[in-house]
Amino acid sequence: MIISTVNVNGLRAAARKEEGFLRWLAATDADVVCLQETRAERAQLPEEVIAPPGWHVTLAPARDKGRAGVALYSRIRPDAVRVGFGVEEFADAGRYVEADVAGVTVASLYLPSGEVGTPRQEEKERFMAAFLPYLVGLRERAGAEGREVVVCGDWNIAHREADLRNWKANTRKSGFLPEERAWLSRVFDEAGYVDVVRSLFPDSEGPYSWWSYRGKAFDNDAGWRIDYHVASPGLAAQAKEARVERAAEYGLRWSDHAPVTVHYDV
Amino acid sequence: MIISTVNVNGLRAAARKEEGFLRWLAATDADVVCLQETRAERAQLPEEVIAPPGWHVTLAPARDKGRAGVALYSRIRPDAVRVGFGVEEFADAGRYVEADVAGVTVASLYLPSGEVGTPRQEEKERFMAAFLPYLVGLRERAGAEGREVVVCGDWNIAHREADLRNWKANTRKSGFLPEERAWLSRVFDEAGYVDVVRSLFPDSEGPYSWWSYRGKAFDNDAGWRIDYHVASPGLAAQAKEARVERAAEYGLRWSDHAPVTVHYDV
DNA sequence: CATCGGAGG
DNA sequence: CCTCTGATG
Repeated sequence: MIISTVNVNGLRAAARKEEGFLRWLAATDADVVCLQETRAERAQLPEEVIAPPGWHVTLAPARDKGRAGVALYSRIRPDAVRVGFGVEEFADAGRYVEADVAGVTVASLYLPSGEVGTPRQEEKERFMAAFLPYLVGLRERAGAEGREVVVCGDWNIAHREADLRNWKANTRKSGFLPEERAWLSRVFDEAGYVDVVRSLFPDSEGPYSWWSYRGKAFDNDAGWRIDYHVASPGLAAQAKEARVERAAEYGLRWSDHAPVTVHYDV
Repeated sequence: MIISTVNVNGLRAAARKEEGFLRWLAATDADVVCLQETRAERAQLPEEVIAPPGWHVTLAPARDKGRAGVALYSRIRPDAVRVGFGVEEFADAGRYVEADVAGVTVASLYLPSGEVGTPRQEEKERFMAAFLPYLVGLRERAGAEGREVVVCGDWNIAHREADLRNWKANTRKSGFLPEERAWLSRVFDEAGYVDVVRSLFPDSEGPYSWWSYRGKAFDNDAGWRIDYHVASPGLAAQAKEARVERAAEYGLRWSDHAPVTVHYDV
């Protein structure tokens, strides 16, 4: 099973572009694609996007127009789809959807992005506090049933110094705060998940998956690795290959994030 | 003296376009150009726009960012420039500027656009009520000094049935309300001004100078004549030629209005 | 169906 | 520096 995740920064804009999302979708070898920041309701999207031939599409837009929104594209029909993770505040926030596909639970997560000293950082903290227990329970249920799990998406946290280009300048910035990094450590150490891409690239800088549109961040590869495959150990052990589909090598840039694609031997 | 007037619908956007305002300005034979809806402050505009070689530029932006704004471009240095027409409410509204150029007072007017049943229609009415006395005084002063006057711009009123394509459907719409048309009649009959383009095209439909961006209004020539040269009779008598520079014949469309250009033998 | 501002990122 | 709203036209 090949799974890809990408924050599209507006699905309408991404699909409008000549060498954009639709071209990428037509060319990808992925079986399941997790999207974040779709920023659109079903009615705002063209037919090619909501019903591309060969794909089963699940949209989980946000309550607020033009905000957040996640989606799942699967070549195999999911056995079940669940929106949200049982916490009222984030039930309709367009931040979490999961599907059971061929015995694997695949989730698309868009964790709030935060800004230090603003209510958006508090929202991010509330999300993290609420989501960790859910992840623990998800793993326990999956383990009990012999099912594998992977939570793909934009976690909006770089875990370690190797996960962003200029870590020193960002130690007080949302996305690389000590408490955020510690929280992500708990996802791995306490909840028992594996950072799949890091496990395949243990000694690399990056590979980054997001570059600010500001300045020459992309040209200078001044990026962040904030898009993850966070998998149960059994699934992570089956990951044989991972790549970040950086624009230069995969056609034009149609988002500020690049797809993160992993081949699992399941 | 050749005078042209055009509502640019955002001077930044108009100047950004390849075949846009700057190309048009470089090609025009006009001596004076009146702009409306510049929607920008000086600091937001590039050098080529605020200081094109050979032009003296007067900007009269609005208090509110991104709203209204008028400007005058003149090849001859104006002897004097006056912003506003002495009424407090509209002093900084970016709706009126006049300049004395080679003995002629040329004004750029952007009359509020209004919408029936909203405060914006009331603002339009207040503007009309305040502006008519000013026009009367302007004519009187000019007449006493043997000076000619022309108030160019977007008056946001079609005067007669021949001045818009679908007049029947618009009798209750702002821009063709009986009271607005009557007010414009008073500008001509009481204040003693002449509708220059109509005087040169007495029996034509149009020529229209604005087409909505909505639908196929432009392709179907479903336009309105709301951009006028409103001149003192002495100057109007010298008008020898008028044209609306409709996009198709003058390069690509860079605004929803087209320049209205008149050759005066002065 | 454009332009612009401002929020969000 | 992008993508979205919503006001304005």
